[in-house]
Amino acid sequence: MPQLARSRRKPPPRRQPRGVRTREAILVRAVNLASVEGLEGLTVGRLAEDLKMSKSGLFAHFGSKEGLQLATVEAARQIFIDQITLPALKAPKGILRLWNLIDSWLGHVEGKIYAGGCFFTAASFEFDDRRGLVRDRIAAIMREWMAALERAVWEAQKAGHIEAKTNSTLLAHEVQGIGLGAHWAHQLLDDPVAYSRARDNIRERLASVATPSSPPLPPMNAARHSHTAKK
Amino acid sequence: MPQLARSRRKPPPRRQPRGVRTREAILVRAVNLASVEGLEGLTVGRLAEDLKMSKSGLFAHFGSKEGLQLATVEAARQIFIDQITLPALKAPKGILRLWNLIDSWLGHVEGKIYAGGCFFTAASFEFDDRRGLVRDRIAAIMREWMAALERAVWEAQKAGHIEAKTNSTLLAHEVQGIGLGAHWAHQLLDDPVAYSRARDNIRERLASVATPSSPPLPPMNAARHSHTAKK
DNA sequence: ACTATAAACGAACGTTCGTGCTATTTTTTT
DNA sequence: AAAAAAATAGCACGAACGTTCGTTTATAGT
Repeated sequence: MPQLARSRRKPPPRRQPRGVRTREAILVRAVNLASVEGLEGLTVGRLAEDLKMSKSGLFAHFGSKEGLQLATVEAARQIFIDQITLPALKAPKGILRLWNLIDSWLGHVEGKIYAGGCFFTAASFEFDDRRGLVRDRIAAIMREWMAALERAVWEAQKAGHIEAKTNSTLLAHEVQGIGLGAHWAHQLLDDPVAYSRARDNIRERLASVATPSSPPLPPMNAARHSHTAKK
Repeated sequence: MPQLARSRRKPPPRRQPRGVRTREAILVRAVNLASVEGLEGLTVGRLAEDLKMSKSGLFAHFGSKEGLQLATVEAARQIFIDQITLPALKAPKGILRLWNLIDSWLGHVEGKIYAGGCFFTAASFEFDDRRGLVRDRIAAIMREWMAALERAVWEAQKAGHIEAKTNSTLLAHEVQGIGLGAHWAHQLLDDPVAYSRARDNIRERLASVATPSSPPLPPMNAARHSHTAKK
């Protein structure tokens, strides 16, 4: 049965149904819009206008504003995983993977993949004192992220790259904090060296807890010392 | 002229005119509300209802929503200075004053003076990718704060408490970042030890750059290890 | 080709938003 | 106590909010 074999190797190229396609297009735009205006400032009317759709047609995909927000958070999570977490995990377990995690997060925000900084950083501080499904989901995703960081520290210790006596939870939170500070300084204070400073800071900190057998961290990337002001 | 002399020593106790009193009452409530709902979520109607006033009566004090936001930011700045900056400056120049600055900031957020964490932290991330007078004012106030931190580091170096070779800007940003991380972990992740961990972290970091002649930092305050969950 | 279903539309709902007006009440000054 | 000034209330507006409805258009299965 050659035909069946051929169709197995090349599965039906039937593109996805229309609904899924527009839904995805909506969410791409929604993630970007929300990173600037916030998840609450993301309004159905504005989004529909941007996409040249009717409010009702768009709305029907999500059933409620909360549904739209939840779907947007989920889409942002996928982007975050695809562009930050997974690429960083390509490095072998150890201090380099830890470095890659935080470095690719900084690169992600720095590279202005979204118009308004990191989606989850903005969402974190927008929903940190509310309650409901949206906040819970954001918090859960950020716990995933922190767990990945802590795990990377722990693996680096197990690989003998970082001293065993180092408090891994504390180090993970410190690194995360420095990243948040860089986002803050860049985004609010228009500090052009915020990210390179954060990288220097983290490199220095990791070096101070690294063992002699640890591989060296990548050197400072001069190209990243962007002195371009924000606007 | 004993009468004049007496009136000099005891200036007229005439209480402030009604307008400024209600204006102040409005702003007290506004700062609290905005720390939870955000400066944009702070609406005239909601605020008036809370204070049992008419929308228009309240509105007349500020002329516009932006006026209300700017006044709220200014009120929050005054609280920030009174409750954080000024008390910390009572310590003599040096590493203790630096510690006091960051410690009283952490205590401020931790102590839930506002319902929703630190006003300026929330405002920072809400307005960091907008433009206008409100954003500019928030950024300016946060630059004041960072300048105070950097100055404290520098003074501590001049006092011989911190090694001269230490990069003061970098250290100030690191400390600020750790504080932001603690706010984030506590407020979003409901991490009950976020603040005590941040204190440990900062204490350790300062110790690592302190000279032998530096006075010791205050020991860990057990009472602050609150394990009370958020809700 | 016909039909069942899915997707998008247009209009309207009630609410709340910020913001003007014009009275009316309250406070301050004379 | 009267007059002037300041502060607040009442009402209305246009716009935008999230949401629902019935209808029309596009797609998919037979």
